Amino acid sequence: MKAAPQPLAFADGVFPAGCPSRILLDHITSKWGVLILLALSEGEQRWSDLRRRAEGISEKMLAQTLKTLERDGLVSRNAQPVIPPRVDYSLTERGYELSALLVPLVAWAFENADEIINSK
Amino acid sequence: MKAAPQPLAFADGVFPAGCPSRILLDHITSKWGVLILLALSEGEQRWSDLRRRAEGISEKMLAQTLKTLERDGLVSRNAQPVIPPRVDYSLTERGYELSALLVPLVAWAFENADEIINSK
DNA sequence: TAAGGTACTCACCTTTCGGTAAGCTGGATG
DNA sequence: CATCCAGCTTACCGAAAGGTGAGTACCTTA
Repeated sequence: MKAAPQPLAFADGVFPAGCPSRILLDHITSKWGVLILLALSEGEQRWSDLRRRAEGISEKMLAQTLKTLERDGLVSRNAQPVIPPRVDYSLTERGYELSALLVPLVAWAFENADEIINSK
Repeated sequence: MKAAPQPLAFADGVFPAGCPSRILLDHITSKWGVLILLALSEGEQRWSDLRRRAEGISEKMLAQTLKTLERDGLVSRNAQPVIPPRVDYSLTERGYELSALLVPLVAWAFENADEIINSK
């Protein structure tokens, strides 16, 4: 049973500075975090796939972003002990929950970007 | 009539580097952009209100963020020529469209942040 | 024997982000 | 007469984000 429409801030409407949601939001909405989550929303993918799809990402940033998302329990890492190495990344249940909200947002941006950015 | 479920990337699944949606996404998901859009989703607000609600924001960043969002046609600025000055900020139609997608995302983050961030 | 493929890590360096502090306007208030 | 208010702008500086290039491991293929 839901009480009131969840307020996103405290009673005075303030989004508090030290709030954990600020940190989480920073992870999710980071430059590369969005793209990785988006890519993984279509299913399990390998390191090299992600690297190719998030065009322009460096290996350093890919590793860092994946680590952060894994620590947040949004992405799970499955390393197979084969040679050459093979590592599959996928979304956790929690990650899927999030991606369901993230996808429409990015879709909207994708659709509106041309008109917004190029008409200046 | 819609054809296929909008792909968010090109056929090969690549999110292209120079793409305008990357830029727009950066504006929207910027550290302060999210919070400002969120705050304004509850209606018109003054400079000083926004400054108070987005706890921790500096005047410089507030100005910069608002300018960017205004240039993107997401926020509209209404300056009344009174003294002391009074400036109201609100979302444009486009801004509301976006905030409708942004709000559930932030709500999710708000609800899950404690468990995710503090359980490490 | 040499090169290549995969999934990384590390050290270094540059660029960008963002904070601080000051200044400005012009009338109202003490 | 000085201070305060709101809503900014500017100059300066430190921190953090992020890119580059090299190195690593191990087996496979040419």
